[in-house]
Amino acid sequence: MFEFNYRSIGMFEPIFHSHTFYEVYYFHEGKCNYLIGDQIYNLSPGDLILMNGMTLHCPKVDPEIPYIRSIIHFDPAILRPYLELPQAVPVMRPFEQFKNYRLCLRGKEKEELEQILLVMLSHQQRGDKVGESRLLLAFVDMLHFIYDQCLQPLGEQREVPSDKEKTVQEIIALLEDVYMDDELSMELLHSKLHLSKSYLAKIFKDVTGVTLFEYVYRKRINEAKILFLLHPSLSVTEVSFRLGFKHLAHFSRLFKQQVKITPEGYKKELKKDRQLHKQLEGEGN
DNA sequence: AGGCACTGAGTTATCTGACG
DNA sequence: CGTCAGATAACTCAGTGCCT
Repeated sequence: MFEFNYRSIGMFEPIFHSHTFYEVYYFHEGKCNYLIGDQIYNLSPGDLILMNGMTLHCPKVDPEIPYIRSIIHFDPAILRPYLELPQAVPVMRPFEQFKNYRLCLRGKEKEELEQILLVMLSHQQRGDKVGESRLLLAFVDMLHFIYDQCLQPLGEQREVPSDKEKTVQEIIALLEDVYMDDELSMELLHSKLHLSKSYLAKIFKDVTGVTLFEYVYRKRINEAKILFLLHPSLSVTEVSFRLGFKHLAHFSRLFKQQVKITPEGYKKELKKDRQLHKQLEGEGN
């Protein structure tokens, strides 16, 4: 699995999502707050984000100003041939070490990365086998560049967040602890943070682009998918209770809303995948 | 028959915009 | 940063269908 999208325009994509592969996200221009897991990044041109796809992420975009970014999705398995060379540098370490990470590239470093992106684009545009292979090599080069940057002492990587963003960061930190709690409510957040319920709702949406409970439910449904994957024997009811839902009906409806398929249907799909996988393995031997 | 997953519809909580 | 009120979305209960 390898996908490269050069300088694509993001207009309206407040879609909170996760995926099973890794992502490299480079911000070219525009205005964007990026919410990844429990962190909010106020992106500036030259920012590069490394992401473990299982972490929920979503950009919060100003619809007036289109923003331009390049995105690379990849399955680390495709890099194996390059990583097993005797002199190989462990370029995947930054992805493994930090669940997600932002590099602020400026000046020479920014130019170098953009140069690599251009090279990748030219290889991609050839559209043949050689192009494909060189695209991958250029990407491996990019990973070396990233690895190198991660070794540099962090000259200030972080902008100073506004008070509002700090508060939202606090809300998110709190939610990280309690998002699976079945007693979670605005009342609880209000009592812990001493801010009015409507104000909490307002600044959260302002900064992240999603409502508070949308954030919570995205996290829960994401967790549900992981539970179904790792523990096929768990029933839908059991999973819904573990995630803090008081009613199966509620979980079922939200799951279908987000995943476009019922939880039971999702389990069945996973089962089919597993059987297919086994079958292919059997034929392989 | 009994358990489980899902849906319809009324109730309740959250969201959002206006205003102080 | 808070309050208020109307709009919207989530919660809950009751009921249905499917499977064993």
